[in-house]
Amino acid sequence: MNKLEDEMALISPSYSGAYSQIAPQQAEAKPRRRRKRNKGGENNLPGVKKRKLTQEQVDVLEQNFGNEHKLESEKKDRLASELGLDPRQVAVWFQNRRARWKNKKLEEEFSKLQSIHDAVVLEKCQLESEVIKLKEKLSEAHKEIQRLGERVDGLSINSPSSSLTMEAMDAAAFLGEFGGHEDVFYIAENNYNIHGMEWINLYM
DNA sequence: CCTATATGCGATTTACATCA
DNA sequence: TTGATGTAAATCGCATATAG
Repeated sequence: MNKLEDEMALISPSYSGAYSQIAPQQAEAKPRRRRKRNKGGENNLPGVKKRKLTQEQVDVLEQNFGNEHKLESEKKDRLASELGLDPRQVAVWFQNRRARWKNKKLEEEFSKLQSIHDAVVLEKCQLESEVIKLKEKLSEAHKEIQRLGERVDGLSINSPSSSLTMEAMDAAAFLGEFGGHEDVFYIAENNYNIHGMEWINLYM
């Protein structure tokens, strides 16, 4: 038999309209009262069970939802009579559909943010490993400068080695690449004070 | 303002389908 | 067959808007 007729048998409880007027918001603990099932109440025929909407009904509702997520009462009544449903069912369907849509959007947004987060974490790791490599390079440069400085100190005043001087200058120039790096300047200046200024003055 | 009514939303319950 | 679980439909309580 026609499924739609079966659906017609579903009498949904019409809204009682008993919207008790709004008690002022209870400040803290507001226990949600347990609801008792409205079994065979005045608006509920006994034995009438909840039925899923037919695929055709859902298709039409989906189509309408795609156009407009809100439901004006005119459209609600039109859909209800077109589908053989209680207008309240149409309203409830739209309400639940909006909730599902919102959930889906939130999930999409969450997964977008998650992938952005993952990419940022990866980039952070890469940058950190680059920092480690550069620090190692810097440390090598410091050692090299120190080594060259000691060699210069060891030379006699009348036999300046121009190639050695150039080496030291190169190393210093390398450090220059790290301009603005405070601890680099600090160490470099120390080297100057301890070794550099002396040997530079010697040959100027 | 006050009241009634309609509607929306979040949270929850209920009925039903499906699967192990 | 049955219990666990997922999901759509329905309900409830509250907020807000609007009309009279």
